[in-house]
Amino acid sequence: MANLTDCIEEYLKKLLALSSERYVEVQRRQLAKKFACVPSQINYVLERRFSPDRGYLVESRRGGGGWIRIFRIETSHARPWREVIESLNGREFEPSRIRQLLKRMYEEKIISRRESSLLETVIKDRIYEEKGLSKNKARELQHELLSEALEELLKVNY
Amino acid sequence: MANLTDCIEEYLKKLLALSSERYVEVQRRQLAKKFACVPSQINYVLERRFSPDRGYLVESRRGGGGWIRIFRIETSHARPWREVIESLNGREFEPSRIRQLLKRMYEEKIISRRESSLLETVIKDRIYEEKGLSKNKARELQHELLSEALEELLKVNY
DNA sequence: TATATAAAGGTCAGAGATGGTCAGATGAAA
DNA sequence: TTTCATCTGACCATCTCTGACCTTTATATA
Repeated sequence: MANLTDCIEEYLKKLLALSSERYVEVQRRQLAKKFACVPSQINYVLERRFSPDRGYLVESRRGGGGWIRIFRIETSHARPWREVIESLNGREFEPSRIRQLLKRMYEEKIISRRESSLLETVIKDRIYEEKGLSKNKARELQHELLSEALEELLKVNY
Repeated sequence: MANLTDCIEEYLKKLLALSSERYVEVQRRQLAKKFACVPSQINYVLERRFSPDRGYLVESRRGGGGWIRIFRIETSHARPWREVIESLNGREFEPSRIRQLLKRMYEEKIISRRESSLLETVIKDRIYEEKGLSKNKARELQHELLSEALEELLKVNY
């Protein structure tokens, strides 16, 4: 195998495939020791090869008995929707337009009515105005919060 | 089980689950002896894993025949979650604390896992920092968005 | 009754054990 | 040569565990 990163990736994916759980659990130190590298190399592999984009979710805990868990997550049909919303630029990101999108997501059964109403809350101009934010700042925040929220939804299929 | 704290937590929760009372009673010394650790380790576990945030209440008595009682706090329907969150004042509104509350709401089946994860998005400091908001402003917005979102949930049926 | 002693539990600082981050070195490929 | 991916190491953040010292309560004894 060409390089460490590939080796570690392959190893972890094998573990994941063989595991009866929906995740694998490793210790950073141990894994680094196994591959004779510095611990931070593990973080590099996780970042590059087990990112959400690639369909993985990583959790960890520090301290004595710490661990790293890698989940394989289902990529649902929500992905294209998120991409649409993410790609909207400033002018296009208008609450009324977003509400329309959310409505369609609900109709397509991508999200529930309750989820839709939670997401609509995030794009309510009034809230940001009350806190004295400029229109631009508000738009940016709304955009970011919404993208992030949809991103989270993609992860929660397990 | 990786570490002592987890073991002791698991043990106590098992006791609690099996108990016919609404609390369990233990002795610090005995428990420490059972797990072959110093007594103060027990206090650590209680502090970290049986805090009010996590839905537990701990009482104790010193002296001969002393004891420690751990209660699971029932959710009071007299004080809805929305009100609890709304009533948090500045200092108390900390993302870590809110996350704990959301976790409990999920455990109590008030919200789904997906809804919980949507709501968690709203309290991610990083997003607000990236947009250049002050900590205070961010807190205010988080608080308002969360309250508003929970309010919306009340209005909507599945 | 007043006091001493024993038998609990509480607090806190610090050591130990993990994992995280980031800048920069190194290496591979275009 | 330039650029991008890989890899390292120093430094940081967080969680766990211990031990010394303190407070409270029950009980025995003067």
